[in-house]
Amino acid sequence: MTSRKSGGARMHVHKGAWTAEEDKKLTHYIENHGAKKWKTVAIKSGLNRCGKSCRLRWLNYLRPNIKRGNIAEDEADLILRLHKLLGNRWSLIAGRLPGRTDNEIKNYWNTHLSKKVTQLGKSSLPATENQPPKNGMADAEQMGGNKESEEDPELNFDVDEFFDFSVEGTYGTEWVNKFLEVEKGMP
DNA sequence: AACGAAGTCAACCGCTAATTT
DNA sequence: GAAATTAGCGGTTGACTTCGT
Repeated sequence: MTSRKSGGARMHVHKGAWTAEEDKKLTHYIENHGAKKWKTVAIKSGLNRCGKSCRLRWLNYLRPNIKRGNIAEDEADLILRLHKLLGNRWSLIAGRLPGRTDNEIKNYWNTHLSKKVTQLGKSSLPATENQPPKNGMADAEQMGGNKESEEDPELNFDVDEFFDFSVEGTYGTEWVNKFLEVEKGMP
């Protein structure tokens, strides 16, 4: 992979797959200066890349504690449940799966889970439950998202609050139990 | 063994939100 | 308060790999 859209790039910004050397440069720079001001990172690290590209590379691959590949069954199950609740809010879903990135989850969904859901949908569940809108929230938003559940009084549940990362302790395992309890309560 | 189809995944693009000047 | 800049998100693309014939 070199340049995917044969961009004539006047500024000569490098595109395409990252090389080991580029990774090294980026990692080295971020270790010393921190991961902020991506435009500056891109320039000062000596990479002919745009800031966006550097950010993506760091967040998805170079950042410490990244788990790559081998999505376990329980993780997949969690993704399914969260997607049902949140729709295509990948970053939110990723935030609940330590070491996983939004891009990875999005890919995993598109390649594995969406099929699974479609198949399940054909065999058992009603269509509305399995096909979140292509863009935006699935049930959660329709059911209330922020507005809470107006149609389903049993699901008195504020998604945004529930997934508020500023709330202490939400990274632990407790939230999973809480989440599963909420799920049980769903029809 | 060769070929085409289907699947996978890294990376880019466009847009919006948030922050800074 | 307005404009400019930066960060972040989700959708999409296309190269590479695997599978089936």
